[in-house]
Amino acid sequence: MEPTHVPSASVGSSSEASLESAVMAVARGLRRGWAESIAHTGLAPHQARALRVIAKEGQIRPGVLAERLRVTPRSVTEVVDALIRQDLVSRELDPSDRRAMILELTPAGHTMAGEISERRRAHTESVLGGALTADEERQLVALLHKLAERLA
Amino acid sequence: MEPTHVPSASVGSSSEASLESAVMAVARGLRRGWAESIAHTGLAPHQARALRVIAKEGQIRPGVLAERLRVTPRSVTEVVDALIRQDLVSRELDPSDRRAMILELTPAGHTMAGEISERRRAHTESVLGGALTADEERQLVALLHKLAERLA
DNA sequence: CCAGATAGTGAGGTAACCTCTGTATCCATG
DNA sequence: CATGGATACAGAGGTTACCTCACTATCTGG
Repeated sequence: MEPTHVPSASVGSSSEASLESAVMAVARGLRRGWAESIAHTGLAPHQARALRVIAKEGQIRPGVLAERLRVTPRSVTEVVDALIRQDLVSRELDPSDRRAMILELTPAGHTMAGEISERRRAHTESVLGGALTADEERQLVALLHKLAERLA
Repeated sequence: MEPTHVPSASVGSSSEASLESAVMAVARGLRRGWAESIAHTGLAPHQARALRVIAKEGQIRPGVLAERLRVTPRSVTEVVDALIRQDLVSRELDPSDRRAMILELTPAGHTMAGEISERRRAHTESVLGGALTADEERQLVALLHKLAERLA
């Protein structure tokens, strides 16, 4: 292969290249901003993610949480340990299956989860709010959904 | 900056929520697919990323590579070490500044970089190609760019 | 010519994962 | 109703991809 130039690829692909980079740029930007939304809490990003899932599910078993987070059950144990140490989550025996545990937010956990989600929402709103008209936004979401379907 | 008048201002946040989740879903899907595109090479993701940047720049100094990858210079040393061990990259003294090094792809590195970029392109094409009409695609990119500007 | 500034690296640490192993419990079957 | 295999979780210990701090070699402006 000769190193002469950047491989400008076959003709039609260039549009996909700019599409993908546009998607990734927006995603990166959002992610960076959200990181700031949890910085003040002292939570690590993966702890905040776990907290969010637990908040959404209400009660959840470690194994299920692992699936949601796409990590192994063993890894969930550690994240949950950390959240328990901060009194944000409780872990109790499932009475219906004594091998299993049930994770749930403590009151402090609810407060924290609520605050994080509010900050996250506020950040997104402040950075994206008004960038598009309601109509454009609907269009954008529809187009993205079309793509997302293909990635299922 | 005048916030564009959005009729559903008070409940408007829910639409942003679906916008953000749509963006993130597509980004996640693309990322997952690309991971598969490098799996067969045995390269770690961050090695592939570094390779891509070096390929694009031609010649690059470790410090600049660090900026591009958003990691510290020290971390770049390790990634580059690994790439050199695989004979994909060369690291030589910069004759114009003997503190500095110049990184460059080896022939094997060029081959590898080309193959990865081709697989990545092919994956993106196979998964997104034809999902949208040319017109929709242009629209989508335009809307995403509007958002990306806000995140600069 | 020399006091910083700058480029890169060695040493050593941490976070967030992993696998492998072990223990308790559940459950289907014979 | 005993029991062999599956399942839920956690202990031990490894790996990866980063980090900071300290160091050497070199460059540059006054």
